[in-house]
Amino acid sequence: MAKTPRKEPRADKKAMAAETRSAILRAAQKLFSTKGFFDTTIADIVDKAGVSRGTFYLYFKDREQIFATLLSQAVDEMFSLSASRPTGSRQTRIESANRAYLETFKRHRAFMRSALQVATFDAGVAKALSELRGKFIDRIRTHLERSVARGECHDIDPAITSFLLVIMVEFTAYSWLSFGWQPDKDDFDLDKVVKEASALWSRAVYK
Amino acid sequence: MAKTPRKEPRADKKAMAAETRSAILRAAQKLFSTKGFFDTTIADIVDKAGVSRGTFYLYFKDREQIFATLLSQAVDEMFSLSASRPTGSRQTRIESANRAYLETFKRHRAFMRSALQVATFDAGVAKALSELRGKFIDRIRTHLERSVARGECHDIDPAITSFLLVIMVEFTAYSWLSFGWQPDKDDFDLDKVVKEASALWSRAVYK
Amino acid sequence: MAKTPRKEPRADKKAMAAETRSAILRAAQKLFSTKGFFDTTIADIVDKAGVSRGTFYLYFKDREQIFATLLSQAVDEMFSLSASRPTGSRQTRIESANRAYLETFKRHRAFMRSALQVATFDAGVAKALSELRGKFIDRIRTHLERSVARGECHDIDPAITSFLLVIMVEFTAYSWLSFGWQPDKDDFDLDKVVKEASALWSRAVYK
Amino acid sequence: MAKTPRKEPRADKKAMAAETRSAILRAAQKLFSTKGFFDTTIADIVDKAGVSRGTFYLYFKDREQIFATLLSQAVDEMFSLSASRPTGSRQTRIESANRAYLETFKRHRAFMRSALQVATFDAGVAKALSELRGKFIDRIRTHLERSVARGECHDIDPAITSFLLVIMVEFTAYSWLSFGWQPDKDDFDLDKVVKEASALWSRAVYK
DNA sequence: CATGAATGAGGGTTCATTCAT
DNA sequence: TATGAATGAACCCTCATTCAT
Repeated sequence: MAKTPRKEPRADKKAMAAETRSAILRAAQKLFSTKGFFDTTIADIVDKAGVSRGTFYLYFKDREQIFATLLSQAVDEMFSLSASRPTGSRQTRIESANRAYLETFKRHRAFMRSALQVATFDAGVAKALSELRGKFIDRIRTHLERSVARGECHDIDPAITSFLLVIMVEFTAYSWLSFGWQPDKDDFDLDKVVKEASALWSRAVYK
Repeated sequence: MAKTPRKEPRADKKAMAAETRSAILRAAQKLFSTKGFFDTTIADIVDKAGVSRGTFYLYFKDREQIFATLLSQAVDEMFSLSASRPTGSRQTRIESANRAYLETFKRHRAFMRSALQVATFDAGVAKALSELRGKFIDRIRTHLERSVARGECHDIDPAITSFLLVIMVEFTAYSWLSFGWQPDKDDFDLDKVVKEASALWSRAVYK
Repeated sequence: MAKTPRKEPRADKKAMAAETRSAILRAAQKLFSTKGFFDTTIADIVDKAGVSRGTFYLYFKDREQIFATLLSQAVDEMFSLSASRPTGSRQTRIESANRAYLETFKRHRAFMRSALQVATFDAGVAKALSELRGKFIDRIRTHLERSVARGECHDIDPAITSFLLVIMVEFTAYSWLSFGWQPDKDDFDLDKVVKEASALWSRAVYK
Repeated sequence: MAKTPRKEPRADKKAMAAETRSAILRAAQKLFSTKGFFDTTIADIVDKAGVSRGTFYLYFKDREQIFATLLSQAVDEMFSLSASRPTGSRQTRIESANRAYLETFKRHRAFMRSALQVATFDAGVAKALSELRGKFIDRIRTHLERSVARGECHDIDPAITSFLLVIMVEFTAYSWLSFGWQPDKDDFDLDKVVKEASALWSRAVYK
């Protein structure tokens, strides 16, 4: 019943399949980033990928699942990129971690916009984002616990403080970079925000 | 012939209409709070309100609009309640403002969950939340500018710092109270979070 | 969004609704009878009923449910019609019961064809048919038990015998009237079949 | 480069092909018996058979055709097994024929369930079952015609009576063994049913 | 002979919205 | 004002079948 020509066939079926899958992923990623999750239909995705409706379901169960796949890629990159062990003074290290985070986020900001949309109603995606956040929080928390033990800090609760600081930077990123939800756009540039947030962080925690 | 029963007729038609409208609003508010925005249909709302489908459209254009109406009520309460002018030391004032905010948010947390959902794709609702946030930011900013002028602060950018601090408290509220997106639930109780956030805030800003 | 004219509106909405529902039922009944269950789509039904796709779902959950509704009507009629208490000799009474059954079945034979189709895979419909059969079986069984007690019968097991006799007549009806699954069509006419089956029945049971 | 593994190669290609075909048949037979016809997809069959989708179409045109193939095997066995010429008294011979039929049916009951499903809408399968039934009917009919000629019988129409008796036993088998469509399960065991049906049959026909 | 990626027709279902009464 | 039956666009998803390798 197939009347229209199909994709250029290849010798290697596996490679062909991988390419199709990745074409669908690329199409979905672009659409989620430009139109958001809700306005992206499966029809949109397969049109853009140049494959048929049925092909989508060969690789993904539904829209949520392809989204989760894309998200886990983004999340992996976000964590690994910001994991570079910086050197220098404490202040420099804090700054460079925050800068790495915000820069990485900025590259993904359109997609992260969708991610927050989906996280508000899909438990799986919420969990993925929670876990990413959790990794950052844990890293900070461990660090704070050590500093506290060394007597370098004010009297803080490392669990709550690490949560507060991570939330501050993360949702600054969402609000400012993904949604434009801040007043006075012009006051904000990445360098200034990184500096201000890092200084705040440093004074809040260390003696 | 017994007609299908309608609402109890009143002397004052206006009052009756107002009551119908308010029944719809109450039903919607409950549903948005329990099921979230996406899973609440207009059919659900009119069923719960005990009015007919058509009646909904007499008072509201669509689901977004009734949501916006409810949101503006919540937003008004959130701003006015946290506006109580506290007395006492600076630290006490910061704490009592943060406590007022988080307590008010907590009362609305189920509805605010929906509010964040909607804000991720509806410009009108996003704007309403932005404006609420803007009021808080402005209040802090003005305050910081005065304190800076008085030389009481570290070297901060009041625009960015006020944004960072408001975001920190606001999204702590969403993440923790509305979505349960934090690790180690047991470490968190309202008093501890208020204290920790306020101390952080104070040290970050004031000399 | 409704652009095309809708059904002629009526003063009495209830009556209008009942009429729509019944139009859908009539359309479905005709289609199931002519095309069978599998080849009848919901699109077919609403087209034939002259209503829109959505209207179907206002009255019925799915194809199985509308089928079950139609079946229960047919089943009711089949049982009540064959329930007429006949008078006359035993042989006459047996014949008239069998004739009533086969004549009623014949009127419904096209629909019963679908009923057997559906019963082979839908538990609900299978149960409905089973219950109808059960009523016939019970009636015969009770009768046989009394006759056995009076010593009028051969040595029979009323439970199994009543089952065998009912199955014989019922599936003669399906095979012959609904499906045409018998050889030598010309040997069969209703009168002959009724006489033969009744005589067989009588000799098999009574001394 | 390691190719994807294929079926164990054989000296004799024909044998290999026959084995593939038979693997598909076996898989299909199991699936039809467990899940019924409608819930068995071609994907299920090839998965279970361990062959690729395309291979199915090398051997069978569609699901109906593979089903018909399996059915003709079952039908052959059912007729030949019940064809054993029994000796002994008339009553013994009737009983042993009925017992052979019901026992054979019982072994195939899961598959016969599917057979009835398919027969309700597929003319080919309906015909195959009709022909099997026709053979039984013809056998009985011929026998009855001879008995009538010999004056051993009541005044019966051999064509109709043979049909009635075959239908009775056949659909007792479907209803009871394949579908469980009888009340009072506990009253039924194969021995009792065989005895009761045979006695009924005997009294109904012979003087 | 065997493969399996790709196809797309074909069906299903929901729900915001209208409009005659 | 209030009603609620009717609408139909907009989605979703499955699965038999093909065909280049």
